[in-house]
Amino acid sequence: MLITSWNVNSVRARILNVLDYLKSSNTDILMIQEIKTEEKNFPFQEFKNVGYHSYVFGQKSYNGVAFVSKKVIDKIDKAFFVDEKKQSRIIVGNIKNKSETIKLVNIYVPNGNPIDTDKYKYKKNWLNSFNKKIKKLLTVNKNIIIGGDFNVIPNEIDVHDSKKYENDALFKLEIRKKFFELLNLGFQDIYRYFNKNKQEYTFWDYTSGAWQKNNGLRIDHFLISNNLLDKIKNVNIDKKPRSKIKPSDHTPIELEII
DNA sequence: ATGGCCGAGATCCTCGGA
Repeated sequence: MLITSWNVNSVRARILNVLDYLKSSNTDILMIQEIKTEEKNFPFQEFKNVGYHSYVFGQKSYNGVAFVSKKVIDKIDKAFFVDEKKQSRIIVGNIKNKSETIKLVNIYVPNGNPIDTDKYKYKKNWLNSFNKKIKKLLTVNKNIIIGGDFNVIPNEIDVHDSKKYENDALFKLEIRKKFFELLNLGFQDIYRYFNKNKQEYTFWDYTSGAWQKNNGLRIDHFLISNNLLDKIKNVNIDKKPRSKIKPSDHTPIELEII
């Protein structure tokens, strides 16, 4: 089974690229972020036409997350915890893999810039609430996959120029600590688990020729609960979608489960 | 040495993203 996470930066502006990706990857479950639309304007039909169900937690203009899936996803939860700003940033559901049930968590963590503002506090609070809730979930469910746009650069290796990002909300030590805290609950950053020294990115800014210069960031992640580790066959960052016409600024990360 | 983009939604600009 193939599961993909991708921040598409507007599902309506990106519909052709997303359909292209579904066709070429044949992924089973696509977790998307920043759909930038309300549920009523989501392209359900376009996905249905190619064999995918959609489960949508939308918002007008900003944010929004969804599952686009060949398989049925049960127990959809759009209120995993209380978001102080009532933004649509997390959707959770259950999938079956053989006889096992896996809790799938699709997140779009707040950006948090600039750091001297309320936006930064919101990011910290959001991560605190999220970690607390995951800790609780782990006591009743050992099979958890968290995927999405974390807006966290875990380490120096995950950014083209770490010096530039010292005071950025994506790389502030205080924020990275929240990410490590989450890992310490019993997860692996599965890309890094399989690739100890590899330097790959999932995001390249639209400005400054960042893509051409490979000035990227690794901020889209899959976290796998330790109980599921031996089921993960592979993880891959697919750079092709970032090279296409009218791309998202992020590219998909793919997870292969046996 | 600096800054260069893009999408949504409402106007001909602002906000938000990272």
